[in-house]
Amino acid sequence: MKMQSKELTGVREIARRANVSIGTVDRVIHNRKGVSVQTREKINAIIEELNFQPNKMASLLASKKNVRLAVCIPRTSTETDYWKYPLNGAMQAEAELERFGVNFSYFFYDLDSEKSFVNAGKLLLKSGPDGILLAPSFVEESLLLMGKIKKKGVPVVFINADLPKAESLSYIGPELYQSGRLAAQLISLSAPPAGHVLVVNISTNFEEDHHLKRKEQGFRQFFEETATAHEIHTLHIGKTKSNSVESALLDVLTNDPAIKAIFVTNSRVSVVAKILQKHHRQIFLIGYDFLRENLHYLETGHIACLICQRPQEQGYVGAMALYKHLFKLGEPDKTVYMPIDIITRENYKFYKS
Amino acid sequence: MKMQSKELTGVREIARRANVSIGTVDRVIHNRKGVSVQTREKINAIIEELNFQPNKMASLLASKKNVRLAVCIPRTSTETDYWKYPLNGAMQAEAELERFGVNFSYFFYDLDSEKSFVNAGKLLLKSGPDGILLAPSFVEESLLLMGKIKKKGVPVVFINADLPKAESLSYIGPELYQSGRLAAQLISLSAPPAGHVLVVNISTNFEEDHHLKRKEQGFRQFFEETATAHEIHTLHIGKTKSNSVESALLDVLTNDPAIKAIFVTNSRVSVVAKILQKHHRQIFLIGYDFLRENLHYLETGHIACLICQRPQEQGYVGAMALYKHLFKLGEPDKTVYMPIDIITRENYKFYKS
DNA sequence: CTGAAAGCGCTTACAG
DNA sequence: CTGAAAGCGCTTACAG
Repeated sequence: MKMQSKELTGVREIARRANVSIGTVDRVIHNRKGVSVQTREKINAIIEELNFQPNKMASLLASKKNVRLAVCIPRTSTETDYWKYPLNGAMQAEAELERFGVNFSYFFYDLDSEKSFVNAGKLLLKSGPDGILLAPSFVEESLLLMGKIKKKGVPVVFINADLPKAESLSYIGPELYQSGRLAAQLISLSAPPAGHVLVVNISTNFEEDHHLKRKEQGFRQFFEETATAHEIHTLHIGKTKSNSVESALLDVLTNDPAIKAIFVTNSRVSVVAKILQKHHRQIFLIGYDFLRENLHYLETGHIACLICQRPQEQGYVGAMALYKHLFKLGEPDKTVYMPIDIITRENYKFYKS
Repeated sequence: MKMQSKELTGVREIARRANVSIGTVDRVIHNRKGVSVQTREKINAIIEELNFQPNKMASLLASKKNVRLAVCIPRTSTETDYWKYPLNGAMQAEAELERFGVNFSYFFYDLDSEKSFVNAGKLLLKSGPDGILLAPSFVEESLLLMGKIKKKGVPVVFINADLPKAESLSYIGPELYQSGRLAAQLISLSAPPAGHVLVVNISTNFEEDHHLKRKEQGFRQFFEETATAHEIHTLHIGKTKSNSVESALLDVLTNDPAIKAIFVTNSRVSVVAKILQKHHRQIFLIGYDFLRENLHYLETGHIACLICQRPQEQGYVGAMALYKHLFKLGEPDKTVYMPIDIITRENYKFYKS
């Protein structure tokens, strides 16, 4: 490690060249007012010429800026531990950013309660954050919240689901249609050519329904384009309890024994796997998400593969995008689609969600 | 953004409590000598008690430390653009770390020339780096180089291939055996049950041969364990020219028309795809790496899927590991295996290698 | 073995 | 509109 050569650089050098004090240079750099147009232009010219980049570390140190990020996502529930991954990602960012004066607060809500979402939003607003990482699980409530946030001018990054109507800094998450197409391709590669295919949507939540249908669209579109002979059924199950699913599923499978592949459009695929296992059905099963339950059936072979869109990375990248924006280190893309990963028994051990 | 509350903290507070100067505190923090055991212990106790974490930004600023990282990897060749990805990853790290006083130098060598590797190593050593990111493509030459590096006590991170005999800070790259298993699983899921399988190793390089064989081991082991009936042939091609490959491949395919799937054990899979396309063969083809040529045949359907181990991330993570080590921000794991990604026509557009 | 002072490259009041 | 000074939390010579 060697020391830097010692020439005049930075604000000091700019000040010298412009014949002003470093205070004035600072004002120009940060576009603060109270500088004559003349000097401002002169200084800006020098900044251009020197291709000056302020030393972020020094400015952070001097300003003692403390940035507060609010993370608002669903609570990890007993039903699914999906949300622990985005949380982990955010906490990983927290650990890295602590030393740069970034503090995180967390606001959790229940996925089955709009009220809890509204409440979390209230607390979040009251905490007065400088940036917000939000999973907008309820559309109406989220739009209301975004209206209030907008007045304060606080930047928001969405993860997991987008809200195109709202003005966000960025959306970081899946592109649903394409992941449905991928599921279809995997089935088309692996399932017997003449077999029928069953799409299973398991959801009690209106918003989620909407997402599942988007995946199903991609799924069906793939088969239409490739003109393979698969007949596709859809089964909607509005209850998530295991035995409700069981009877509905068995009905369909009994009615059409030609069904050779099942696509479960969300992370509930382990429920279906359990039923197939119980009834010794050999069916190519594919679903979503790197969850403990799902991995179990991946291991036993009842789930052939899982599609996963890096929930942890969503949390991490989302938090980092806010940090970079607030510290003027760079602007994120408006939309960042996560890679669509395929997880099987032979690669899940190396996967880092 | 709000200002931090103003209490005495940091070295100043420790000095006050220990009744010493901050200079002495600094000596203890960095384990420099010239401090009596007494005061050292006293200060350490206070550091413990306060759970003191030095402000990295301040220390970076004050020390004006400039860290120089050397990146030594193969040149991107006309034959394959694989190495542009690790390079991109390193350059991404470079962009992020510039502001923290980290400088990168690059040393490229030719994959078909041990001499160029040795030469790159010499230049690297002469440049006197503080950390080294190395792709140790030639084992003997790499061991020699590591011997010299060791004397200087400079930390090295390997990417792409490990060199277990050498002492490195970390290895970041693929686990070959498991990726072979995954290839086998994908074939076993998709190819006709009774079909034969062909493994194609295309390589002119002794070291690479070794790696390809490791993949083949995993590949064969999978089939042995799952006891499927596939008969497996292996074709070694010691030349990489397209027409050498063509005649050898066609021979095998003509001799055994039952071959329904081909596993190319490296990124040369596009060469095979081209031949299959030319001769209108419908064979399930799988290979390695997110390269332009390969993506072309993925798009046309002649390659079913590609296995990819995030070369860009290897470069990025490797460089960041060195940075974190040198700035005492954390130690990397000794071995970091990359996820084994599956790329198909339906997900490659969202892939970020 | 230890301390006092200067300085890293910025920002922040405060004074004019 | 502008400048001079103090300070962010460390590190680095230098003096003793």
